[in-house]
Amino acid sequence: MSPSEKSKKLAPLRPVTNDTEHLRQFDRSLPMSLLKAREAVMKKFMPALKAHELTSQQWRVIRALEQRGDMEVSELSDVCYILKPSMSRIVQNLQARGLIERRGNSEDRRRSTMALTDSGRVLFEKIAPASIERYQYITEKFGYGKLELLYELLDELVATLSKDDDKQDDDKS
Amino acid sequence: MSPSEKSKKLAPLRPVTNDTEHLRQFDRSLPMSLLKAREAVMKKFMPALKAHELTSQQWRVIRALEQRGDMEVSELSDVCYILKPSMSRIVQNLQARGLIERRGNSEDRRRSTMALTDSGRVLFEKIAPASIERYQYITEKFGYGKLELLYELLDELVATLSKDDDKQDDDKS
DNA sequence: CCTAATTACTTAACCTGTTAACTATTAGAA
DNA sequence: TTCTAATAGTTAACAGGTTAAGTAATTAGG
Repeated sequence: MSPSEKSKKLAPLRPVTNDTEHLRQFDRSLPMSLLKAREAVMKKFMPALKAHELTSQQWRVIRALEQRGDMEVSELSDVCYILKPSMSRIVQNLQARGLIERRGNSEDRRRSTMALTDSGRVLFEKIAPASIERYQYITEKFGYGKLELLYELLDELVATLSKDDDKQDDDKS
Repeated sequence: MSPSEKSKKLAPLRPVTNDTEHLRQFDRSLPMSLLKAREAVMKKFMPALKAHELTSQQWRVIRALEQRGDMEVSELSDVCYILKPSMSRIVQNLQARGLIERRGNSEDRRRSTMALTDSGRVLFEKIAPASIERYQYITEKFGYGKLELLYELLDELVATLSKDDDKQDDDKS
């Protein structure tokens, strides 16, 4: 599935000249490592989702509506960490499948609130146990302490880097 | 840019019934945390790449060819951790832009080796300094020790989870 | 030698990420 | 009040992730 699965002999690093010596650190790529980890984790959840023709993002939306209750599209977008254009497509898809429904807001006709349908709730109940089980499995195999540490480091990394996004934004304005 | 940027008040968790009490842990999603971290990191590299109309994946390919030398598509796919169908599109794009070139293999005509062109090498030299600088910046801001720890945890997580992929595969066969 | 399986790679179809532009509606200022 | 700016959401266009199917060349078995 993933490219590294049938990983064979990789090309050796070329002998580096003085010129490119400082580039060796390139070999470790943080985005790539994060991506690999994400894929490895998602692979554990995928079977349960694929069995019901759901993507992980669609599942995230259903889960969010189940747990937090009805939400507007923008709110869903924030909560699920999915950009609005993507969310727009996702809710259309889920709505077409009868898993969620849209309720217009008479106060502000730009807004519309999404809600799980009964059928969506049934699907949630069908998938949730396997999802919980998979999560517990990962926690056990990897270790609770390490998992917490990982979460902390990731949060901290995001905090560190987005803090100076703000700084940049301030500079710009 | 990212949905959480203009993060306002999020919907509070609904009061949980006895039934769904065990679902609270859902609120922390490992894939989502990994994605957020990845996006935060990539945002740091994007400006330099976007200035030259490169995506991070395209840059990864160029970097790989510069550092490891000419490679076949499958090898590139492994090294860059990009699936072959994606790689197929990427090399076509880079080739069309004259940044890499394709050399047929006379021994085995299914294979073709990709190589950086002079123009590709020039582009690499133009972008690399900013990329290195960004990486060093992240290392400093986040802390070298924590960064190493993060890499270790990610590698370990992948190892833990893919180890039992194999087990599953064995069971299946 | 000839057919069947494998291998390297491409194409296709679908979904999401990302940026920009666009519509409709509401809020604000002159 | 009317004209402008902001807001909620959608659409469009392009790139990559993912799975499946397809093509061409090579290897292996009979």
